[in-house]
Amino acid sequence: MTTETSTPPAGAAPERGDFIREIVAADLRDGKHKTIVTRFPPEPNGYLHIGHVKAISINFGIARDFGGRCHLRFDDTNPTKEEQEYIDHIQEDIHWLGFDWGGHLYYASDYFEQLYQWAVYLIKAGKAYVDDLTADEIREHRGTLTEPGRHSPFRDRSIEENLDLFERMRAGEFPDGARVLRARIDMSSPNINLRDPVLYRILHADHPRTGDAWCIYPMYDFAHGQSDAIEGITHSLCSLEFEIHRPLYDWFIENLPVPARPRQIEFARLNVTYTVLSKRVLLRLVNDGFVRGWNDPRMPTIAGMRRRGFPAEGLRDFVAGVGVAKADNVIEFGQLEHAVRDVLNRTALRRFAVLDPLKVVIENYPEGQVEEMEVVNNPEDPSAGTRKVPFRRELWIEREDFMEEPPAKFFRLAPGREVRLRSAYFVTCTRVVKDAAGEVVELRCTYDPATRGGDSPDGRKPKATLHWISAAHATTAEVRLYDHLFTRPDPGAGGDLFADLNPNSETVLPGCQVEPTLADMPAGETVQFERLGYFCLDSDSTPGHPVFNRTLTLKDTWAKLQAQGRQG
RNA sequence: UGGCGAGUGGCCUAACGGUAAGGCACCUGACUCUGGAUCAGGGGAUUGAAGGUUCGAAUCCUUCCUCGCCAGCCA
Repeated sequence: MTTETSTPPAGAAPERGDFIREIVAADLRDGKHKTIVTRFPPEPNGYLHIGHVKAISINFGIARDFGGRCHLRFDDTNPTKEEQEYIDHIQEDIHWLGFDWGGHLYYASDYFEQLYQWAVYLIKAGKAYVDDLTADEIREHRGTLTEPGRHSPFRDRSIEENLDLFERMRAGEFPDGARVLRARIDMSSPNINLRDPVLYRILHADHPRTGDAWCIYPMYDFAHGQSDAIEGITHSLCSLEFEIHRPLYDWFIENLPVPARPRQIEFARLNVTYTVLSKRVLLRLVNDGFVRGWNDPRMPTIAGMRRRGFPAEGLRDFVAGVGVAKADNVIEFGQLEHAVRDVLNRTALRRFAVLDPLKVVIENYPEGQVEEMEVVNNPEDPSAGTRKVPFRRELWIEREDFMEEPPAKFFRLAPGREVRLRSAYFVTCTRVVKDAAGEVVELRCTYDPATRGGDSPDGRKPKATLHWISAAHATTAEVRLYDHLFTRPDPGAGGDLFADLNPNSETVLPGCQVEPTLADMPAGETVQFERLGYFCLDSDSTPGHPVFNRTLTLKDTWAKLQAQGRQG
């Protein structure tokens, strides 16, 4: 091989990246591979979550950066847990995230016949045997972490008998659990994975891809490495828990006539505070109705975060920002929020919406008059232009933007105080109207006609600017506020994970007042409700009943001050 | 107690024997028609511990400590 052919393609990533990229770069530089091939291998037994976003970004990202390719391969070796629905949604989620496998879509089940032949190959070599022990007996024979295992009484069957039995397993002669095929390696290995691991089990179950063609299925350990070899995967990048399995994968590769030798490199999986990333748990949250589905906006799934309004770019930025290493880690949720806000601040259109409306009547504003105020769509992006927002005598403002007896650092509206209504006028509160219960129901204000547009000729600068909406022009909407699904940063650490579920993870506000155009907002777009946060239209919306999800709040200095005040 | 892996400010990550860097978070200040954004500045690490090698160690060696993973016919 010449130096030229071993040189990474133009645009290849710098060699000083994370430790995996350094290995890949070195392999390319040394000519070990001309091009690299990675793979993302999900089991279709649930939806993809933020942890998978990291795995996807690593596998697809490295392939892209080094001019190689990344396969999507479903590891569908357990038909009792896998479903077509998951296969479909996983593909949709990866595409939405912004990655593509370019036609390289595979299934471990594509290789079932080859895998079977390789199992026969091992039997013929005296390296695999059919075991009649029950699952419990196999467990007993396996030994413990500190004691070696014992040989199964069936370990020394003849090759002929093993061949016959394995064939009859495939033919469906035996019920589930009656027999398994095991590798014949070392029952006293300190690595338990090498103590004659099960290769095949009998499962009379319909497979989403192969239907009833098979009633024996390979274990993941027997399928994964060989599938990589078949596809010519050069770098098999996976999480740390498979590190201990690597000697077994290597054993298969060495003892089977496979066409290639993939190299497995492990990295630490992602953990996020206040979040659980266990498909088992997520499945239970869905099945037991703790959430409304895999795409519930509170779920850490790609589908959930998408519905919540997190942009794909924010998710990609987030995992890029946390890096790739081998040390266990727990990323603060705030880091995810930062990545999402960073994207949204640049891209989200600004809109007015009032979550908890308080009526304001501007007494000196002409009854029946309407003015179209010009409002900037995104101060971070002039090309987003402006829009017209109608202004009238009766408005809604946010209830929490008014205090009858304001504390020292409260800058917003109060009796006798002047504030700016964004892009409109300065108004001063002249009177507070209360109901019989003493509840504030309306504010009477005056406005200064000279401040049209939001600036005063005399240079007055109110300390606060409020968002507002014309009562006559507003559309009523439901807004759903979200908080962490779990109340503690380390859910389950107290012993009972489900006791840590946050009963207030969702708050529904039925009577919000929003700009009318928001009801026709395109799906998948997230906007900023000025001063409140980022929001997107939810799929639960119906004509005449728009529903918004709060994606995230804006950073809120005032809320922080209030929280500190409460504590001390 | 067996094997494998990992320990760097509150949370991540970098440093490839040459004197601890960056992001998030936090705290100031400036600016601001979003208490947002932006800008400027700041505090905070005897690199798990103890020895050793070296002119020099987060990096190399030794011992110890702590944490994670492995005893599915799950992946």
